[in-house]
Amino acid sequence: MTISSNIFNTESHPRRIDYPKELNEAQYQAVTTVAGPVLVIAGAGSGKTRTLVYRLAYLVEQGVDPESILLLTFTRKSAQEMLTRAVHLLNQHLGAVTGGTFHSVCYQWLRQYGDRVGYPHGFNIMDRGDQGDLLQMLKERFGFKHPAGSFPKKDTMADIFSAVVNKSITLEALLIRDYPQFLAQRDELAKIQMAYWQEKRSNHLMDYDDLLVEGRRLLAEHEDVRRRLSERFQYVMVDEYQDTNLLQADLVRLLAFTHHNVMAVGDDSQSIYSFRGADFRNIMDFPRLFPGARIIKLEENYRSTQPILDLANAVIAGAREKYTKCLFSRKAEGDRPRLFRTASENEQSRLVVSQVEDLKRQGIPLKEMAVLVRAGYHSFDLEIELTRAGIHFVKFGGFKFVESAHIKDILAYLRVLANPRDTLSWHRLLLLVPGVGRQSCARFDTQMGSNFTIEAALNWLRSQKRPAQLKALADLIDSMQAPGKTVVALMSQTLEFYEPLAQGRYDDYPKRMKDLEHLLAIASRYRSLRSFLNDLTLEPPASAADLAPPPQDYLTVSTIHSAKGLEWDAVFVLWAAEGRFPGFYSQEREDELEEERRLMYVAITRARKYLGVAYPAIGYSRQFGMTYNAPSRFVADIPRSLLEPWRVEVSET
DNA sequence: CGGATCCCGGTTTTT
DNA sequence: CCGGGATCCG
Repeated sequence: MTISSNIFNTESHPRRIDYPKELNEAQYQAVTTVAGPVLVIAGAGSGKTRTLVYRLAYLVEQGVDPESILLLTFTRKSAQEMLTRAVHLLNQHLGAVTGGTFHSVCYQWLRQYGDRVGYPHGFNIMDRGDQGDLLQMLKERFGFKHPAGSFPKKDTMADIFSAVVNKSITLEALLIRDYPQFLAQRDELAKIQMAYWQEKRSNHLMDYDDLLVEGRRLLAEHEDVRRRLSERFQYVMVDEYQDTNLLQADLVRLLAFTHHNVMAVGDDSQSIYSFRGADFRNIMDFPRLFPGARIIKLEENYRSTQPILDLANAVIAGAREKYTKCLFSRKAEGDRPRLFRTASENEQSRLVVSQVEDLKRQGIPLKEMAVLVRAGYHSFDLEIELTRAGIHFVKFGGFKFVESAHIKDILAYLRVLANPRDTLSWHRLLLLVPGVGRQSCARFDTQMGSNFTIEAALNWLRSQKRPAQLKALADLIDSMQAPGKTVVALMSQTLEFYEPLAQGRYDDYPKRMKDLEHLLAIASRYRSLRSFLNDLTLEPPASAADLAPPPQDYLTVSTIHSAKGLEWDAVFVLWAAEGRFPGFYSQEREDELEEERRLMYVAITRARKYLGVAYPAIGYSRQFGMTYNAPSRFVADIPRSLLEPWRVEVSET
């Protein structure tokens, strides 16, 4: 995506930046080394973003055309933020820098050159739920039947096929390593995998992984495209390199083949996306991929107090792999991090509430505090207590708004319009009509065959006698395809049709309709239907705050994954108990346990001044009933001088 | 077609 | 114990 920096109107003068004065030595080197490959190993809080921002500014000052800069980041938002900061730094409009995730950048190229890789009519992007639906459909089509538990479920299948792509290994190798229990089904799985590929192509659909695979194919197999893009993007910067996989590294290598001007920035001890095929060792491979790479380390931490860093260093020192750096800070003074042991989960929640209220009284705004959890559901109880206490909060990560049924329903109407071959969305629409089930869907499929047009679909709908509502659906779609309708117009039309259906379907339908109105507001920002749909899949709203205007001051509640790259004055880490963090599931495998440890490290290093780690001594699990929880091994053996055990009285409510 | 019932399993993180 | 999935029956 092109990100815009068009916020300057001024006659004000571009500022002269005193680079040596505003940066430390290592940062200065990283900013001013613009030719050839550079690897920056940037510890947590070491000014990594600052370095990228100054480098952007420096390049422009040196006369580099902003259009020739490509900034690959973990989210589109962080690319946008960096650009905005560079603009303020320069006090000068910056022009069109291309920035965003690997997925969104590949999407952009594939939209332009789709015909080269066999998608001449464009494509819709499938989300995780769509992948599951399609796989389920194929499994049924093949008629594979197995006793429960002996064949992967649709979500597991999606995981397996995605892992094969992102880890660049064969199905067989993956099954042996991660799913030995399904090894006996490898032939059936391979069949489904093959059918899945074919089905996506004939339906003009791509999943997330296809964006990377086809993007790489585009560069690898089409010399003219590779050359054109490489010559356009003379300066490539990759943020969070420790969380890229082989596929992404290869994309960078291909893209930079004419100039090798690549800067990769990352931290091996913060690699937390191995489930997506990332391997922290990849960062060490960068010099092999780009011979002659200059390596620069940023080790001074500007974020946290020394006591917080001491704890972070102690946690990561327990890792089996020895990482490359040791952080230090000049902020020697500060409170010792505390380890809170509470009786129950609810007491943990009330503890957080009272601590947050205390800090607020000390003058720290809610916006400077965060509660971090390993998994989205770990904060459910806390969310109830926060609401009860009247503390505004916004939750990031975990459950995805766009994946809830009512959103997917509404989008299905728009999706068939954008891509009539999208069978999955057709099925969804049909199943929404009362009286339509699997049988009708099957008849629809047979009738349509490979001749997929809106006209053909309308004819089928109108030829059906039974549910009269099928005709109404046909009329809706027919009128939607009239030329010149805006995205909002299409969506409000859909909403009107959908409302009665939702009413009969969902008990909480008023709430759901409210969500859809927020979605309507988002739709109003788009001119093209396809980019609306694909943006929503590619960069789904991270929280309710991205939909409705957030309260002016709010506490952040977030998964650790979604907190990557962010920082707050005060941070609380919840559920630091064996079985939860690390979870039971990761306790048998060394590599997974190591990743959990890095995750704890990431959580701790988000804090500037105050850090509280909490765990409930008694937990309740569906599986085991009441359990006694030991503190997480990552914090259990830390000396009291680094992590202070702390008891507080928490009043009953 | 869709509601009722039974059985099994049980890890999360995101583009 | 809850939810997803498969199966059965009206």
